Amino acid sequence: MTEQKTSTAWLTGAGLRPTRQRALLAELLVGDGKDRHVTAESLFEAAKKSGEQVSLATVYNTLRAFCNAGLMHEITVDGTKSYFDTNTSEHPHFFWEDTGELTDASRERMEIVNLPDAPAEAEIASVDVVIRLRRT
Amino acid sequence: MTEQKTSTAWLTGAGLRPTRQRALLAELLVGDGKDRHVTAESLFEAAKKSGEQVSLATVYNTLRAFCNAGLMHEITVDGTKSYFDTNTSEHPHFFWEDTGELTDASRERMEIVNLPDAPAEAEIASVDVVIRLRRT
DNA sequence: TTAAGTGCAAATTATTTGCAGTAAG
DNA sequence: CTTACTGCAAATAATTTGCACTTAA
Repeated sequence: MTEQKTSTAWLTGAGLRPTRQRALLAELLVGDGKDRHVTAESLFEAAKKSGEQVSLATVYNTLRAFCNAGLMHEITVDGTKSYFDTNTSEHPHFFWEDTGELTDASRERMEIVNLPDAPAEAEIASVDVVIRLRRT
Repeated sequence: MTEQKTSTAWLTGAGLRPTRQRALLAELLVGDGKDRHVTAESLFEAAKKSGEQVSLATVYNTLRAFCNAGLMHEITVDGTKSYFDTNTSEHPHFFWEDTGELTDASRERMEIVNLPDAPAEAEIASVDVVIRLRRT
């Protein structure tokens, strides 16, 4: 129930109504405090496995709502699907080319030296680093 | 005609048959020696503007063929569409969030320090760096 | 001549949307 | 109560594919 409270607070703290389906998804995403990388489909599967019922459209809409509220970040690596990360700080990712899995590469203290300056009339919104991995 | 020859050599050098439509697309892509970033749609538009006729499906198939032959690189930034780069060396890109335009950020000598090591049983295939720009 | 390439139109895949019904404040 | 949320099913959008036809070698 501590967990229940935490994930509900995660929702309300961002001004989102804690509906039954959002509470479920939030619990699956941040219930244990670990960072998580999901696709709409993978989260939908996890929800189904939990027994509760949510529609796929709602999973999509909810992930989008979480992103808009700043609770998650969308990551583009694959072209065919979107990934969503519960860790909203800027950090590099590993993308496993064979399985399509996305994981954090954040523990190291990576740094980019001589990052190109933003062109005039523009500023850097974010820097995405994706390390593509090939299983050996 | 030097240009014509060059883009044809670009094709044959990779073992691709220089058909009329491929020669046209190759010419649009590498005819002037400059690096280019296109989407299937943008290249299709450019082809139409040139007067010659090519189908959109062929543009898609051709871009895929060029990638498989190692002549171009596919870049994923947007989620909704694929970008193709004639510069196949690893280099960072600017992604203009407002226009969806992709440009090179390669002139600077950027470097990544302390790049996370690849996990065991994996090796790094490539490192993608995308600098997202917001117009000021 | 013959295997590779092309062009439609139909199929796929990921995602969004309209709208009627449901539930949270 | 009343406005946001949910869930379908239909709509979109980018890309791929099946297959008859064409063309480079």
